[in-house]
Amino acid sequence: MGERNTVQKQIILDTLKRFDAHPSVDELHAEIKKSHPAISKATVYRNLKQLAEKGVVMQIAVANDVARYDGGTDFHHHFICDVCGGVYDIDAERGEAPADSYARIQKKYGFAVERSMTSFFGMCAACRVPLTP
Amino acid sequence: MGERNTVQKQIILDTLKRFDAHPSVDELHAEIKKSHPAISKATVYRNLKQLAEKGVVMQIAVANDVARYDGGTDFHHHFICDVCGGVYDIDAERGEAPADSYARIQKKYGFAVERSMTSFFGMCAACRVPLTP
DNA sequence: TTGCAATTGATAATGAATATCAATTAAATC
DNA sequence: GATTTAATTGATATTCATTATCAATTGCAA
Repeated sequence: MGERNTVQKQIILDTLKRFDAHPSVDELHAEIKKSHPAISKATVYRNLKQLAEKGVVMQIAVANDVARYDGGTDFHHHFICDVCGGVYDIDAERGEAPADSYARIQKKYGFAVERSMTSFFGMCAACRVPLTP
Repeated sequence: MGERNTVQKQIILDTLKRFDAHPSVDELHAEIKKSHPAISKATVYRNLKQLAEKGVVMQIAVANDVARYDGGTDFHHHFICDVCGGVYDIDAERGEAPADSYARIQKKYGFAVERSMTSFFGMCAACRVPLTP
C-alpha cells in the first residue's frame, strides 16, 4: 500500500498553510491542539517530515535554531532576523531566473541542481530602533 | 579583560581553514586530535561558536544534519548534495552583486540586510550515475 | 610574579528529533 | 457491508548534538 490520507495529516497541512510566519514543530503543535487536543507531537513530526520529502512543504534550517516549516511551495527567499530570529518571506524578483545559475553550476562543477534557496540576514523592521522624534 | 588567544583556538582555526570540505564539529575534533590528543570536544564547540560570532568562520545550517563550519569568509554560495549530504563551495558569479538585492529588500520590507547566503540543492558529480559505456 | 578573569577538560544536563510498540484506522479486496 | 492488511497514531523511551557546570589551568595586564 502507499501513503494514506489521515485527518491528522490534513489538519497539519491546513494549519501550516494558514500561518503567515514559519512555525517550529512546537508552535504548530500548540496551534493544532486548540482544535484537536488529542494530537501527538510525534504525529506532527512524522507528517511534516513526510510532507517535506514529497515537496509539499519546505523545511527551513536556521543556524542555532530548531527546524522551521514553510507551507509555501512557490520560489521565494527568506529573511532571518539576527535579533529576534524571525523568518520572513521575501518575494523573488522577476529576472532573477534561477535556471541560468543552475546551468552555470552544472557546466562548471558537474552538479545537477534541482532547487535553490537564498537566505538574507540582518535586522527586521520590528527590531530596528525607531528614530528619535 | 577581553578574549584571549589560546593554543587551542589557533589550532581549531588553522585546522578548519585547511579543510577543503565543511566539517562537522566531530570531524574537526577528530582531525585535531591526531596532533593534539588532549583537546576536548567542548573546547571545539566553544571556540567555533565564538569565531562564528566574530564573523571569522561561518556556520552552515543544513536541514536534517548537524551544524557544519566554513573557514572561508569571502562571499560565496554552497551546493548541498541530496544523496551524500556533502557541502561544496560555489563561486559567486561576477555581476550577482548582492548590494542590489539588499537595497531592494530594504526599500520593500524595511529590513536592514547585512549578508546573504544561497544554497543550491541537487546531486553532486560523485553521486551521479556514470553513463553506460 | 602576582592577580584575576577567561579558558580548558571532563562530565552532567538539556532538549530536539527519532525509535519503539500496542492499538487504531484507511483503503483495497472480497 | 465485512474482511484483511499495512500504514498511522498516541504515548513513551531513547538517541545524540549541543550546552551548562565546575574545579583546575593559563593568558595577559599591571
